[in-house]
Amino acid sequence: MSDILAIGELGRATDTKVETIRYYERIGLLAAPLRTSGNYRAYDRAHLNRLSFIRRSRDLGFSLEQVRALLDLADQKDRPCEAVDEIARVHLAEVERKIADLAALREELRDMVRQCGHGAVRDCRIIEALSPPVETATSPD
Amino acid sequence: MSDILAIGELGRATDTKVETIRYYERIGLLAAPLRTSGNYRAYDRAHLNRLSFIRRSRDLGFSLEQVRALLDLADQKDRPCEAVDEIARVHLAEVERKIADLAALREELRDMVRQCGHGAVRDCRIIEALSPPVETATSPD
DNA sequence: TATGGACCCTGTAGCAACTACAGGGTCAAG
DNA sequence: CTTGACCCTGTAGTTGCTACAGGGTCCATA
Repeated sequence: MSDILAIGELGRATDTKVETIRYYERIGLLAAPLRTSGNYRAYDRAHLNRLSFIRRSRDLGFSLEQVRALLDLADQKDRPCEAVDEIARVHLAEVERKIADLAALREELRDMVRQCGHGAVRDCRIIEALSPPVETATSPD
Repeated sequence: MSDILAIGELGRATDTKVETIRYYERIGLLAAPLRTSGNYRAYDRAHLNRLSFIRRSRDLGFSLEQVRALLDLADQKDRPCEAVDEIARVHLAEVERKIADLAALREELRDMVRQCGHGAVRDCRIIEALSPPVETATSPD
């Protein structure tokens, strides 16, 4: 029941690569822990909670800057949570826009793939769809 | 009716930043053009077509490596277009997976935002949703 | 003819968010 | 006392650009 974790254990507990944890420390997202006599990082439960929060936020697609803001807000328990709501709403809007973009793209790709006649490249509809429009001759040479 | 374009003109014609064109040249995606006496890049129609193809492919979300493969294939007009089809299908599958991921994410975010009671941060459902599960006490100390 | 501004050149560094080394130190088991 | 798993720092790579800095070129206008 040791409440102190080495970096590898913390990584396993939060499904985070060791390098990523060190990276989060370097950019100031996760507080630097105390060190053992052998200079190993020694993480406690607070670090574990913090990193779990970060990972969960990242999994939901929040940027590191958004995560940073959420962490700050999460610590100010007395303040109203409007700012939190705002970050989540903005992110939701981004996600919705991305979905719309990808859906449009999917339709174009589907059309392309459907039209592929499986012949030679010279007749390939996919290549054609990607190529610039053929110019109608301007004047005979 | 000059068929020779300066890099800025090519950029305007293809909606591409000048730096991006030079970048494509550096990574070998767009052939280096001839130079004028003043060492300016002088692009011809082939470059214009090529860059248009690249841009269109990029707009459809193909990676630069995929674009590179498509360009190679587009030049081998005699070969069957199966490889082209394959690239497009793989990309389509990627896009579909991304859409599914984002849709799942959207639902989670919607739930979070819907549950926000607009109270204090300490009661915020969004923060709660991001936080690691509270542990049921193990034993009294 | 000078000069101003728009354009072009090279080379390098920065962005997000990691990931992957290289070249070492630490620690517990056998 | 050695082996192997783990840890350390520091730096460079990834993708696809973008943004300078510090110059050179070109052309029209005064």
